[in-house]
Amino acid sequence: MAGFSTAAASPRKRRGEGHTRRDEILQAAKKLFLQEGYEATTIRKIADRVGVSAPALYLYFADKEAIMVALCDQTFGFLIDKIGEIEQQPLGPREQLRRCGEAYIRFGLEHPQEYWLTFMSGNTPKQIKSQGGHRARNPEAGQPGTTGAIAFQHVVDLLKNVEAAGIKLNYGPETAAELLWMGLHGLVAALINNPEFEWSNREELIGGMLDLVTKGVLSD
Amino acid sequence: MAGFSTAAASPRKRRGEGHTRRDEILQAAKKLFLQEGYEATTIRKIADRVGVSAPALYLYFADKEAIMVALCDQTFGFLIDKIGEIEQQPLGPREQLRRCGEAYIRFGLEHPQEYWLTFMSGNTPKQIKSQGGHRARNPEAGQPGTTGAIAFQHVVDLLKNVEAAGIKLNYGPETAAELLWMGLHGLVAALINNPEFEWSNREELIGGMLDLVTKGVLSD
DNA sequence: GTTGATAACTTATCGTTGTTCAGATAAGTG
DNA sequence: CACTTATCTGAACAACGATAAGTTATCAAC
Repeated sequence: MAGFSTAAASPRKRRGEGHTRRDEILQAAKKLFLQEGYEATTIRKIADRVGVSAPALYLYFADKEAIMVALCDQTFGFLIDKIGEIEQQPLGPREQLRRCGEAYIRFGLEHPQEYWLTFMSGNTPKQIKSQGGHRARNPEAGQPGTTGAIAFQHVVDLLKNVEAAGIKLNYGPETAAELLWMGLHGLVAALINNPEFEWSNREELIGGMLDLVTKGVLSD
Repeated sequence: MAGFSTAAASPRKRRGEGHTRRDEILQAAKKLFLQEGYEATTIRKIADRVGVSAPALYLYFADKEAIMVALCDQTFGFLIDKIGEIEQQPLGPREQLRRCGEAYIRFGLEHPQEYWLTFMSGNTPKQIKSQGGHRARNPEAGQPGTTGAIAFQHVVDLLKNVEAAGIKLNYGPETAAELLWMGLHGLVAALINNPEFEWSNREELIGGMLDLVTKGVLSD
């Protein structure tokens, strides 16, 4: 006996209140994505949880992926805010850099779906699509799927501030920023992509990678 | 007009020659995976390219994912051979480690498709089951999906050799190996996944990351 | 309070997916 | 020849994302 609705039907929204339903869909989809993963979360499950029929979702989103992208942008705002907070704290630029790196890692591990979609769902080698990922150095803000690139740009700017504060970099700021990000990304990507691997110690790896990249990029 | 076979039908294999068909399936699947990606490559497309019906694939593979796992194992085998060659060269363990790292990076950049298949084609975090990637710490050799762990063990052993040669490690050999691999993977993954990004300088990034991880893991 | 427009929503259905099942065919053996 | 069995096929299943066409509720205007 399958296919029965498990949730109570939600009453029809009033005129002009459609955005309410849209938010409900996002909320339900987020819960399911995080619980079951992207593939296992079906349009029908989301709709059932909201209390509407499956095609109703298409009134608010072009397709399934658009729901994920909306969630991605929504949560990536948190990362940008977090980095903005750290940038305003009265810390040395070196410590700021390290904390931003840690915030980046924590964010990736706490929002693996969003992280994967933005930084790892990139193109197959033949590059059929051009979704997500930071592709251009100066992306237009507000476009769906570009908030991750904005966050990356913050890291680049932060490194330039470090250099301006008198700490010598072992590489040019661009190269240093790229190496820094690559290291952090390698950690997050590895942990996300291989969650069942018996990693030695997650916290030691996080601290170790932060040491690795900061010491490797900044000169003592 | 869809569903028509585009390839000529392949004749039935003789008894005991099933492995031949298995290889054909792997070859066709690899080409399609690289061209279209995992999701877009359907069982029926693979079967059509081989010249056989779709259910025939299930004589040789448990499911679609098993095909991917077999391909990943092939890639890992290539890597293990490369590392084995370097291990036999008359070099100091420190230099061996660096050359293995460089070999890993070069391998990834020269075979981006295979690398992507093996290390980056992971799906959303929750659903990663037994596709490529290194999974168990002490896998039985020859088992599908375990060659990645073997390659990883090579790195661990290499680090233990470094330690035995009197060079102190900043972390335990497992943690050090994981950090090392994460850094290298971050570089390769970033370059592969964002080929259109205006990276500062590829060779400088490669050398920089090698310095980063070796100096970060080994103490001077 | 009836009407008309339309936002909000449903039912039915399409084409495709991975996978299974029952059977057919051909190859090798005694 | 008969028998076994590896190899392979056609039909079908349940579930998927998505679409088409029709229905219902809401609100403004008269």
